[in-house]
Amino acid sequence: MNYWLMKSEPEVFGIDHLAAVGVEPWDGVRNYQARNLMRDRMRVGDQAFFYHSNCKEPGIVGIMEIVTEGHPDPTAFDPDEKYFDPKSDPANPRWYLVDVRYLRHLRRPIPLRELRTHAHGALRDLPLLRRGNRLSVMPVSAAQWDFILGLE
DNA sequence: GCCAACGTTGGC
DNA sequence: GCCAACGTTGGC
Repeated sequence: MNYWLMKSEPEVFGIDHLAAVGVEPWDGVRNYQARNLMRDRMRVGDQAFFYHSNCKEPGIVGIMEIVTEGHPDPTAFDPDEKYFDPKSDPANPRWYLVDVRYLRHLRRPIPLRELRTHAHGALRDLPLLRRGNRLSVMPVSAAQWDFILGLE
């Protein structure tokens, strides 16, 4: 099993939204590196941290499970969608997504500020903490995963 | 293929 | 709201 971290803005779609609906397509990712991870690397049964970004208290707030392989992101084909991309051809889709299922909230949110205190230790190689990082979907090693859950 | 201009991300 | 960092676009 692989582990991941996926960012979302709580004002747009937060952990409470996911908890309310249960399963949700993780749409709107428009970055090639993130797309490649969802399309090529994610497997059913993988787990991911839900990360709240661009908000008052950025940090990890919950855990979800990947419930589909990567498949084309339909919001790229719909001109009425905010995430519409005229360059994504349904016959040759440019953007992919996976469906995720809510598993649980963390007992307490783990703020980015706190994760940073381990940026030179156990979380040295976590992409989230690298300078200028903007990836919205990133891999988390089993050791990093366990360490972060140990902070909970 | 280079690279300047531009748009976006996201912490603060 | 600011702005650093980064990705994308498009002229050449």
